[in-house]
Amino acid sequence: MIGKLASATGTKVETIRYYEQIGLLPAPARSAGNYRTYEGEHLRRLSFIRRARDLGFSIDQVRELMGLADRREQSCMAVDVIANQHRDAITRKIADLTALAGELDALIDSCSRNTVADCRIIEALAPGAETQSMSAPTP
Amino acid sequence: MIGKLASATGTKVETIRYYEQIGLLPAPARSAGNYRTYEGEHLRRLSFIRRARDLGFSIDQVRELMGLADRREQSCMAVDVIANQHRDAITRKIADLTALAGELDALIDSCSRNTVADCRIIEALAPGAETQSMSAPTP
DNA sequence: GCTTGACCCTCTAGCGACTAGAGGGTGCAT
DNA sequence: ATGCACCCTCTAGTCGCTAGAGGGTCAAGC
Repeated sequence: MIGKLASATGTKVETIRYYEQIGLLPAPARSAGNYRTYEGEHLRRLSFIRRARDLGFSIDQVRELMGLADRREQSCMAVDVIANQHRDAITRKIADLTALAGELDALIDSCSRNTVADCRIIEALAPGAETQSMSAPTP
Repeated sequence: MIGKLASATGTKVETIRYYEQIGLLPAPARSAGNYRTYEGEHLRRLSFIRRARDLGFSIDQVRELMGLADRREQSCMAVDVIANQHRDAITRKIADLTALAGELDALIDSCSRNTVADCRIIEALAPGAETQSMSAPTP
């Protein structure tokens, strides 16, 4: 039965067992042969988890979101806060990566494909000076 | 002495010991009191590592780059290849995160800050249907 | 009734790149 | 001699899975 749930949600079997182990997915009933027997509720919950994970929410954030989803009468402001925090983190990551890409581009552009001794990439990585050998001290 | 090297390179002491353990940084000589005593070469090597890591190269890539940096007479084409592979990976990551940011923005925009029962974020995360409670099956 | 094969079970260890903590030793100043 | 900052080793934890060993279960086919 776990295989069915796995293919229905695009999750690996091991991942489902892992989610159960860390208490993200409730432990299902077992069959006579000790197989996990899932119900519609499990499918719904796991789909929620998958979707949130695909959107990059951490396991802890997913846990929080699911907790909030259960308190249906409350304000969803807390949900909004989590989503916005995550959005901000992604914004920062994109900025960091973009800056990095710029630096790398400059590095790569400067490479004239000569010998390593003249390689601007190695030079740029090495600190100051003349990029002596990395493994032996200057004789 | 490890503390000096740490502050000189902006690396944590534990990280330096870790680099030594995994063979990224050569084991230095020891003092009478068994303290690590570093030389200029260690500083140079660790600075190289730091800079490459800051640029997002993996430990394995750093290992490779340092190996190449030592073969000064060879062509630096291999260096260029590693840098370009890394650049491509970053390009992909940025694209992925940008797509994600778009999805999250749509989610967040739709939130009208009502109760959780009406929350579009929760709804969008939940699969199909009416977003019933997450923990109890429908009665 | 017996085998084959696909599925399931638990338990443990591994990945990458550190980080944190326990439990102890060293070196220098007061 | 005592305090304090620093150093040592060793082990285990982080995050989110993934892989493997070593077994059990179940339906189909012969």
